[in-house]
Amino acid sequence: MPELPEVETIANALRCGGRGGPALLGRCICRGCLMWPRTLAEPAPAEFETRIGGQAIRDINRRGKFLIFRLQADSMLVHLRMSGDLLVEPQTAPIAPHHRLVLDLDGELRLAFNDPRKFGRVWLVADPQRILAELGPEPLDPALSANQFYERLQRTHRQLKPLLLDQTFIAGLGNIYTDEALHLAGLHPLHNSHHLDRTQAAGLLASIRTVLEEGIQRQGASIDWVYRGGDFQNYFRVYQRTGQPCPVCGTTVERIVIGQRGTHFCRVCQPAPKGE
DNA sequence: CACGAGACCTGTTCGC
DNA sequence: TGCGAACAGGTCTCGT
Repeated sequence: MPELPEVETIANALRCGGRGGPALLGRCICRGCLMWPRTLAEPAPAEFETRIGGQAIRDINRRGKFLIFRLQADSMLVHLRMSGDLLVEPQTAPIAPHHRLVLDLDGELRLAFNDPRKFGRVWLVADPQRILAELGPEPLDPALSANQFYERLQRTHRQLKPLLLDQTFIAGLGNIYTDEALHLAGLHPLHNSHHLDRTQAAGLLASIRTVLEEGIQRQGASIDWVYRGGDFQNYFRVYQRTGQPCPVCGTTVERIVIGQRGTHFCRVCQPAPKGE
């Protein structure tokens, strides 16, 4: 799914205008209509449709991979998972095949949640913290220090790849940016988090920040058939570059499976930890 | 606690 | 050309 940079790009576009759409701040949600009921995590569809009507959009933000719409009385949280997207279109447009939820806005506009794979979820809640409470720190938050990050790595004995994908450890990384960050940091994806020293931990945090900021600057990545406007996919170091040369040393990039996720790395830049 | 497999879904691409 | 298998940016739950 979209990862932190893609979600950030979408939040910015909806808040301030962009990606060809207008800003949504201040607009009122007149009506909600659900096409695929399981899209709604809570409340029940009937309550959702009555409760969201008439609420104005006060702000649009991101936390981890969640989009947060602060409304008058409630917050609407959207998780795009693997294939979700949010589109702003005229109310006169036909309902596209993969639209799962549409919100009619004032100004004859429509906010549509489009999600071919139906993994995405939407919540309408009074207190967003109840849903977001388990998320780990924001990687780009300056309050997250290298020392704190080192301590968090020390607290567990897990392989780096699945650990970085764990949203309770750090919020916002997905398969792309995890592979990219580990390559930039020169760390093998199977490296045990407990065995990193302080220098390696600081380097990993810095690498995570570098690849996320690059992703945001390039408006995210557009891969497969899902075009989202960004072009970070043209700057991948290892992700989806199996068999191609490592941009640093020229060694062939390899693909292995860790935790059922395709994992791309360079065996020279990211040497296997001792004992593996 | 750490890890692996299966589930939830549809669409595209790959290999024979 | 056709068909099944593998694969896809995520997360949850269960079993070991």
